[in-house]
Amino acid sequence: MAKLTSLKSEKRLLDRQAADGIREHILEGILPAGARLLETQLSEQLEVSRGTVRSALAQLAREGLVQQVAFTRWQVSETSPRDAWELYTLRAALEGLGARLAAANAGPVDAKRLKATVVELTSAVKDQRFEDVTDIDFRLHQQIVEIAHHHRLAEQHGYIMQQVRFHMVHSGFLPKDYSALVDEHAALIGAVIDRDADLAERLAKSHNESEVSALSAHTEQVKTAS
Amino acid sequence: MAKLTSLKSEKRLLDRQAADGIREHILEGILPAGARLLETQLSEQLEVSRGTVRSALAQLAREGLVQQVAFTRWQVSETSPRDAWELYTLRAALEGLGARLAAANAGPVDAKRLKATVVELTSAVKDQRFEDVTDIDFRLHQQIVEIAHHHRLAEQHGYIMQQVRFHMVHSGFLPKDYSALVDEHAALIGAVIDRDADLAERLAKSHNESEVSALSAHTEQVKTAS
DNA sequence: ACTCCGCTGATTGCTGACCGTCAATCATTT
DNA sequence: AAATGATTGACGGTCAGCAATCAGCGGAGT
Repeated sequence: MAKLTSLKSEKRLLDRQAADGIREHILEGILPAGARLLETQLSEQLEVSRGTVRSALAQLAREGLVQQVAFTRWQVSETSPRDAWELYTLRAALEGLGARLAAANAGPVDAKRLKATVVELTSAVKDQRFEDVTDIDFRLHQQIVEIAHHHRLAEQHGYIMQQVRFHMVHSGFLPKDYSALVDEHAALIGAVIDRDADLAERLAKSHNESEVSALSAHTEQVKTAS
Repeated sequence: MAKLTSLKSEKRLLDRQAADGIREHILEGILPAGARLLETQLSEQLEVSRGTVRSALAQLAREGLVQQVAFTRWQVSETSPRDAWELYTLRAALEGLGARLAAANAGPVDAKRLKATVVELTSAVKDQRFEDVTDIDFRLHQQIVEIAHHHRLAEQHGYIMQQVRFHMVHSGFLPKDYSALVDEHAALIGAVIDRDADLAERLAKSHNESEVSALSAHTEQVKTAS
């Protein structure tokens, strides 16, 4: 008998679907930071009721993409350098734990998957497909966290990464030194595969630190340019 | 003229108030793990509409205290040893970061506050007021995180601590070695006040590890006893 | 006895209309 | 010009009701 995929997984609740739609727009940058969101307008566009939109917005607020000003308005979150600092410090802590755990229980299948993704990353950098690079980068970190088998960690990490993506889109930040980026990832994955938990944790943290310093340099540059 | 306190600070949105009420019951242990929650019943008891109850339950679900089974039921979350492990590992990572940051920017005012709380803790242990001990313990860790001045960290830490409390209530877990508990906290606070970030981070993590080992010993004991 | 099937009741998911409340803006008054 | 009052636009919450879904039960067939 052929393996059947669960039909149930396809069926998402309507408010989740609405949240997906809005989230998509925010992460694509179509809805800029600080943009006002009107419940009635969204309910018309998405063809759902106002209550459903409210539920979706509440979900997005919890994810940090949207802010609620009571009795007045919903708006897309603003991003400040302070937010970037929060995101990267928190991300470092979470990925440090994730890398440690992943190294502790990485099997041969996991190792193969990780290696394949590193190859993808390397070739994308080589071919200068820079949009793909960030996607693969995100996927690689997500894979590490998955291997940690830690449900709450995965959830929190997902939310943080969403906000990181959001911040990257709105600040126009792109990594500069791609060869260093590949090297860092390769080293991290190597530590995970070698099941060296201490090293994996250290590398995950230092990787984030190098990103945050590059980012702060970038915002500094933008500031002086204006 | 007498000083008037702001009325506004009292005014919480109705769905938040409803969530507070339900959360209280869950954390007090009045609603046991796995207990079913009926929307209509809650709306009658809380004297709010069903929509408001739904909003409150959705919040609690995001906090991890309640689970939603689509089209079927709401129920208080079940807790497993796996959950405990997740909570304590994640808590260790978050508090490690918190302690590091707190040590980096602890001022004399912060130091005074922390010392006062440690004194409270010490005397509560001495007087064997064990319910107070856990409360003060939670407050102490919360204070450290506050000093870190990291909004997202504080939020996540709050949610995790809520779940820790929930798990403690439902597993009947109490710390065993109170003198060691006081010593560990005193050492941690000392490191923060001395602004020794590395030491503070290490102590915060090891403190959590000692708790999780005590906890697993406890659940093991319960298992063999049954 | 066992399995499968469909029915039924119960509960959640979602909608639309409705009203009160609040914040912001504008007009009025002094 | 500043304080006061009125208007407006949007959110917060309620209600009645229908649709979608699921758990459980009992009957038909094997």
